[in-house]
Amino acid sequence: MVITREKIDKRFVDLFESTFGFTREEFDHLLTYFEVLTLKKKEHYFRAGDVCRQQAYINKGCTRTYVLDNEGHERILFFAFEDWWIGDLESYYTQKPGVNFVQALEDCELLIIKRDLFQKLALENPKMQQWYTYKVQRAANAMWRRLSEVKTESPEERYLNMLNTQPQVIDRVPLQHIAAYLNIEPQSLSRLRKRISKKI
Amino acid sequence: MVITREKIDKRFVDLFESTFGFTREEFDHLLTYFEVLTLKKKEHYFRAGDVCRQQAYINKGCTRTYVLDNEGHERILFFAFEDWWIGDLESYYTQKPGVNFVQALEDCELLIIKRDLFQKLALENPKMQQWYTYKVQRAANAMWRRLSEVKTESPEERYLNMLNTQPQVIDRVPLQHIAAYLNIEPQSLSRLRKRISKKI
DNA sequence: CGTCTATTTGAATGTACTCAAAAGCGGTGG
DNA sequence: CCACCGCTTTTGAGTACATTCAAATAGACG
Repeated sequence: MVITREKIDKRFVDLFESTFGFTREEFDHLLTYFEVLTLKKKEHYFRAGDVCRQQAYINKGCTRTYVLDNEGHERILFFAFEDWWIGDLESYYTQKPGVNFVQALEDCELLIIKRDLFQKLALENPKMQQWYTYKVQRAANAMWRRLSEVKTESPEERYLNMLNTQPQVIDRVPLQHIAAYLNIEPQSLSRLRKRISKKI
Repeated sequence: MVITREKIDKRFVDLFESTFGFTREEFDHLLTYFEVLTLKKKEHYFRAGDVCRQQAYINKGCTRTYVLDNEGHERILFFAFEDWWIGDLESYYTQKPGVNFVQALEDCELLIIKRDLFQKLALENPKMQQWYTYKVQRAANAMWRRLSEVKTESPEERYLNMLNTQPQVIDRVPLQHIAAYLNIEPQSLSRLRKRISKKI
């Protein structure tokens, strides 16, 4: 499937053209290296044990990234929506098996670029390398903030913050997964919601 | 104070020379741009609200990086020892005020390089830029793993893992700070230790 | 040696968990 | 279009475990 400028999220175009100064020609050329990957709801994009060999941009849909604890419970690290990049960052860098799972929560359309292709392009165009550093830096910042949140806020506080800052999570993600994200049982989240609705 | 090759942690030299292919001359030249900063025990290297304008390598000593929760409790994100880099990564990148505190737990000797100086060097020598990407990538990986740990392991499991993988934490860090790292009260960690010692 | 802080121990409390079951909802096939 | 099935969410009751408050002991530092 051919990817055209019109079919993709405007933010994707802007990131390359406005933020990293790709010319229109450079960007259109870059686009030819991307492929479209569609996922059905509940399908996995990545599983622990896989080696991550590509970068993936969510053009449409949403996913959850989770790990398993010792009892086999799924613990969700984050949800990703349109204009996010997903995958296993460490596995991509080291080319060793990853530890995360990434699963579609809705039907998804991803734009992917293979690692070896990307590395070739990065040699030709230093803007690609800058863009990668930027992406890693952003991921590091996001993980850092997430860790701070988990350590400083109660599940209730984190839920209320989510209501304000990421309402799409509440709209698009089922309760059980939000509970796994907050590290509480679904029953507890149900009671928490009831408590909150009474206050309003 | 002049920094000589002999005075610094061997791992520092190896990272630049073996991993990033600096020649002896390149490395010795780079060294002239670093400064030594010493911290007394309990002194802060960085405070929330500061802008991070330099990178710092721990040549000797250890630190804790923490944030404050809504009640003003100090929540420790991680401890850092010899051969770690400390600071506020996001603030360094964005040059906006940071949210972390970094405090010396022992008398420390840090090797620091100013941000503007580093950026000038990175333009001259692409290996510097590679090294920065590597450092950010490592930080992202570390944060990701830390987040996974916090989400999948109980305080007791995390304590036992620490015994195996980072015994220096138990040796060098007082109980109250380990408790703040595990997100439990000092009393609970004291009881936890008692429980564990009975099992052995 | 004395003071201040860190750690340990005890008892009571509260909150989220577990187990269990009912109600609600969505999707599928007749 | 409706009925059924499976999965999700809600509700209830009892339990376990970390927390809180309080006090004693131990340890560090001048």
